[in-house]
Amino acid sequence: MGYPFKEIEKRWQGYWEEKRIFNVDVASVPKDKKYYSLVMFPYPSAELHVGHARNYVIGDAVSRYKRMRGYSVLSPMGWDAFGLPAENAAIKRGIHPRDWTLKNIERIKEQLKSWGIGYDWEREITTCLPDYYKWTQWLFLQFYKRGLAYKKKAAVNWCPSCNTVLANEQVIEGKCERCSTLVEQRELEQWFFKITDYAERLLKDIDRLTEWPERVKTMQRNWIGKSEGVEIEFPLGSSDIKIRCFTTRIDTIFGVTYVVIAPDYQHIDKILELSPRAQEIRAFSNEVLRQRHIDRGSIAEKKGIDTGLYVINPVNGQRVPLWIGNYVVTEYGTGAVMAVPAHDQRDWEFAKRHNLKIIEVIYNSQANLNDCAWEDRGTMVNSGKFNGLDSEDAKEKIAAWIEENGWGRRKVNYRLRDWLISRQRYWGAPIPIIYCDKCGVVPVPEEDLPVILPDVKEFRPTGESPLTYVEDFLYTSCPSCGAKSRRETDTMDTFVDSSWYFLRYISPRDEDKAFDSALVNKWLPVDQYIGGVEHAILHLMYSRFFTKVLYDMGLLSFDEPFARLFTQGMIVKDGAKMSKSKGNVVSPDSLIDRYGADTMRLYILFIGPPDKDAEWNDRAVEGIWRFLNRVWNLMDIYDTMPEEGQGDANRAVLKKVHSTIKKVTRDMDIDFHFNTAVSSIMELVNTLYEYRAKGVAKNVFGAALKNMILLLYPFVPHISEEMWRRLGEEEALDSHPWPDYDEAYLKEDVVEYVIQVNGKVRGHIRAAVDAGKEELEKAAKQEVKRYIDGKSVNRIIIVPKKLVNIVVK
RNA sequence: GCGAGAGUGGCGGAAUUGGCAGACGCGCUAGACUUAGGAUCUAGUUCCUAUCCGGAGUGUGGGUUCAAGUCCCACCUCUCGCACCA
Repeated sequence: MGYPFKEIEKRWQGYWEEKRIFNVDVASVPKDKKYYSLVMFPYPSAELHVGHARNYVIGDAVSRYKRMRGYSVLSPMGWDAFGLPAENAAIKRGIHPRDWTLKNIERIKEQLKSWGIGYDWEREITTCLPDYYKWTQWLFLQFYKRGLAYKKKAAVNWCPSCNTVLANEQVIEGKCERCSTLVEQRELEQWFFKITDYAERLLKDIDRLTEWPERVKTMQRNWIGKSEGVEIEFPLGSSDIKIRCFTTRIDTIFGVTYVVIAPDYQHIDKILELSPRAQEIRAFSNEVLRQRHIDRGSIAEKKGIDTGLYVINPVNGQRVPLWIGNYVVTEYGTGAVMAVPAHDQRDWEFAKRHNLKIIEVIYNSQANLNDCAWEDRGTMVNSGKFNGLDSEDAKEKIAAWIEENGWGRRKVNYRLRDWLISRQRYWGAPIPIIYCDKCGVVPVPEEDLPVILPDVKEFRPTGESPLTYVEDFLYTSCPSCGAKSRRETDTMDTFVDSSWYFLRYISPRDEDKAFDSALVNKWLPVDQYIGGVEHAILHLMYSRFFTKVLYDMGLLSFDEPFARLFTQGMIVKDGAKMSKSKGNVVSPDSLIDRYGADTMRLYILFIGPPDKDAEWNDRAVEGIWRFLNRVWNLMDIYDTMPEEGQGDANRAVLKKVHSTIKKVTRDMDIDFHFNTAVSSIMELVNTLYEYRAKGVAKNVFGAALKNMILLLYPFVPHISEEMWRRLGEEEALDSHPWPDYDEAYLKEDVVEYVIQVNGKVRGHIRAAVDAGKEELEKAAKQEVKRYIDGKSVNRIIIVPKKLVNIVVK
């Protein structure tokens, strides 16, 4: 029962497609009329559930709203189609990942269409197809030319289950972000992008992203992890080995009582040659590394072992012992720490445990070094010529002094590592590089792109790229000398594909270049980007990096890709993220079958603040279904309205209409408060029901109804279009202007005042808007007579049009 | 530990930014219409005081103010991100 949504939704979806409502001619749109509305493109793994739908429904509401606001809205859609899940699913089913992927794409496309989400499907892109990855490869070559793509042997993160390496960003708490397997370290020769060259700009430009959520910006800042300090060298005894330490607390340099290095310190073997206890130390180090692997992030005790060697503190010539400690990690700084137990809690704990000296060099009366380290500022002591200075001032002076003497230098350290992009898997874009015995590493000439991913039957992960076994692919001739040579067999991380797709949408079929700079410069930055917060670091930082590189190449006139970012919250069910394995997935298709797409869309928008996680409630969906039926039935009510009405009722209805327009417009413009926008439209509908028998004229009721439809259109376009036409309108809603509100209707002659006594509400009065002070005071006193009789009135506070507060004693 | 965000009825959540706390929706209660109701409509629904009259109330404890969910101080709890970051 209920309104005939099935027929209605089918009709308008067909109409939009036929009229090409969502297709944009990017070349002809003037710059001040363009609006690029982008949702993060999906990975076509399986059917979409309502959690995914939230992303697209929000995006569609924004696009349709902006269209009504007079913009030419570009809203494209594509597929992030390379990657491990496709490969794993294909292996499981014994089919090719491409077939599996393309089948899913068709299925998901149907889903999106059935939800009434409008996209310019003529701009559809699929990253696993050669006409797209040709340009991913081209971009790799540009990076290579600029020295931003390089190969090096390094300890890398290895997922033994996925049988491939992972970027640092893909390791979560020591585990693979995909399969949660503990990640191992392996020494491998791999391709990297030099994102660290851009660390400072990626950090600094975050400040310009004023329309990004604070949370995302903070996460990126933390990830980049800048810290400023000094790198100082401690010579090892009489050898020529120097232990370089990074510190942000150079003011404590005179308090160094030992130096401690990581168990897997890079020059550990050379150092151990000098140590009398090498055997013992190796055993200790192995144990620490093993422990760390099993129990990452929760090491309780500071354990260490003395190497028996000494290093020299260059600033005072003191010999201090060299230790190996479990609390030092190779990945940060230099893997060696100058330890100052008096002023660093970790060093303090270590020193206490191993009976190492604690020398105070920053004096503060609040410090008690018997209990813990003093990490705040203070006055310099035991620090030679720097004694008496404030420790903050001393930092600068000591750094300069160390540089003068050549003991070290100021250094900025970043936590950010270079981006490891090689993957030993099949389903990705081949890295366009050839290895020739004579010429060395030779990039594939641009005219030979794309390097086609060969069709293979066997692509199980073995730890080596499956392409290694494809002879036709592997062997080629050197572009430089023509000799027989081998191709690179690793493929690229899929995050490379998604780091530039927003540029490709502007000219998706261009066979001559990756993107059209002139058009891209007109259409980007993206006006509104919408997606899940899970991409806060990976995708969003890589895309920013790409944009900056392309800007430096002169191909773009902007260096931040996304002007405004909105991260929608997750939809959870029974307290958990929706997933097949948990069996708590809500399928939009069954909802649509029962209530229609508009009900699903509106419920998703109404469920809560869109940037927060929300709990799915099947019952609450019915509330929306009831609401839309009430909306639908307003048409019948309209037919029975009298031509003539009464002034009061007409005014009340019009006032509600205009205040609703004002409220909804605000919610749309300011921060996507769809939930409150919807609830205020519900109030309007309630008002229309309330006044239907109170003498509202038919034309007033009709005007109210039409404005209501305009407000609803971005949320529930099908029912809106249908009602619009049934009410006799000819012109389509998608190009109809958004309604304006008229302050004149919001003005009131008489307002209600709250009367308080000592801040407590004791009554209400109605008074003319222009009522004078005395008049209001008199009426207010009269209203709350019984509360103030026999008491003296101290003060009367009047807030115009709101309240009167009488202060009595 | 650092950083970000959040704590409001039985539930999801509102509150024009210092001015009637609980909009809107779910659920619940009662009634109407019905052979019937998991349809629809009407009324009610923060708690205590059985009603009235009142009183209390936005995580806790203080404070500022005529007036505090909102501002200030201290604390507690939860979620997320990073984490022996030197």
